[in-house]
Amino acid sequence: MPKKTFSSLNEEKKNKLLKCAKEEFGKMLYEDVSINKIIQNAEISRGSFYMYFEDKKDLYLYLVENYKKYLVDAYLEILKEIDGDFIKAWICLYNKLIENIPKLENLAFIKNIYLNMKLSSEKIGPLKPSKEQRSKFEKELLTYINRSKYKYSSDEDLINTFELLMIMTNTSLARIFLDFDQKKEIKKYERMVNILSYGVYKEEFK
Amino acid sequence: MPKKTFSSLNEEKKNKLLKCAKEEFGKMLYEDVSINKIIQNAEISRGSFYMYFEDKKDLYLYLVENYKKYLVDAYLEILKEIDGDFIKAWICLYNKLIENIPKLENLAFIKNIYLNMKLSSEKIGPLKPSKEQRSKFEKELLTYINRSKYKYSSDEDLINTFELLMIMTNTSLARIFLDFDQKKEIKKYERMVNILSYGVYKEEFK
DNA sequence: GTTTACAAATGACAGGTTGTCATATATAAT
DNA sequence: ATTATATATGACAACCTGTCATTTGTAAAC
Repeated sequence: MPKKTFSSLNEEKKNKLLKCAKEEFGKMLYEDVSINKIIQNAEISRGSFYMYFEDKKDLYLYLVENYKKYLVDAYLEILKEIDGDFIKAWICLYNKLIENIPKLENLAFIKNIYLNMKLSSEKIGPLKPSKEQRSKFEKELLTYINRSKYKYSSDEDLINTFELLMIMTNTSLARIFLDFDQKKEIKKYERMVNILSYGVYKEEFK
Repeated sequence: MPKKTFSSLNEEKKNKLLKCAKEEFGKMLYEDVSINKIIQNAEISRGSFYMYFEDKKDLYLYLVENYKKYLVDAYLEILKEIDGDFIKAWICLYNKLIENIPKLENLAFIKNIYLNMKLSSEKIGPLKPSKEQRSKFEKELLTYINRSKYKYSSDEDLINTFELLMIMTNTSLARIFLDFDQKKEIKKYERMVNILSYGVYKEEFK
């Protein structure tokens, strides 16, 4: 989390720093970005940077936070629109995100968010809401989901399935950003969601 | 890939370097590991290191490669034993890996493999076999799978479902290594595999 | 056995990085 | 006008990486 010195900065200076940071994080992967370049471009002193942020990770997570929020909002919006089918909502969000790719002005940065994303997303670059946000988000999610459609409707199952879909979506988006064949990848994604929807096994015993 | 100078090194020197490297990669996350520490402990000169490997990534991927191979072999082994149910095979492998955790002497290193793993696993620290290995592995996989059990049995569907299960498994393992409640996490994993197995929706229209 | 060719090891070096801290400069409060 | 507090600065120590001219080792040819 940025230090309070940063929040009390005037908007202009704040935005300049954030813009320069996004530019750098868009140019190369997280590990290769240097704070030096950022402060140089943003024309602030070394000391000031450490007045504002703990370190590189602190800055990066702050930048990613905004995108996370955007996704969360977009997802819930769609979920409401399509009567609480939380699986369809993922497909819609996925398609919307892909549609928007050419329009993004910060494309390079968004792309690298996905390429930096770890499987253990708690550590760095998570799209998963942070723990505090999470329970709030989950609550909201659970009220919008229309449970009548699903075999299993416990809160736990729904949340877990939701998470699985999130991983599937992020993985597929990461691949698209890695210049995989986009059309193929989209087909694959939809096919996989379909398989998750209706199951893999023929018979229902176990 | 290590350079040929490395391969033609005597076993003792080779192993010392690899051991020291694993130690460092076990102590901290990929991005924080320094080549300096490794060569210092392994008592080789800076120049020699760059004679053996391209850079840090080159060394790391080489180390991970071994674990990948182990996993691939273990999976296929299990798959054969349980008559080609490739889903059950994942559950078995998962349980086997968790069982073995306390026995691992290179636990810290394995743990960090999972924590370093990216969603876009092509770039770094992939458990997915590399492209060349892949087709070979996929061929073998497809011959062992008993297709009669599944609704969908095209090669494509099977491979994609396989990949999805791999991501699920790795994610769950990463969480366990992140000190999530192990018992809870195992239950969750099994539940999710079950949901994938039999589907989410009640009715089969679309 | 000596010379020649090639392969491997070395560490100093240039040029980069980060985080800190004493100092200077604002801004607010008395 | 003076004091107190918050913010900005850049030099600094301590690291890092990748390279390269040079030394050392080894094998082949004479």
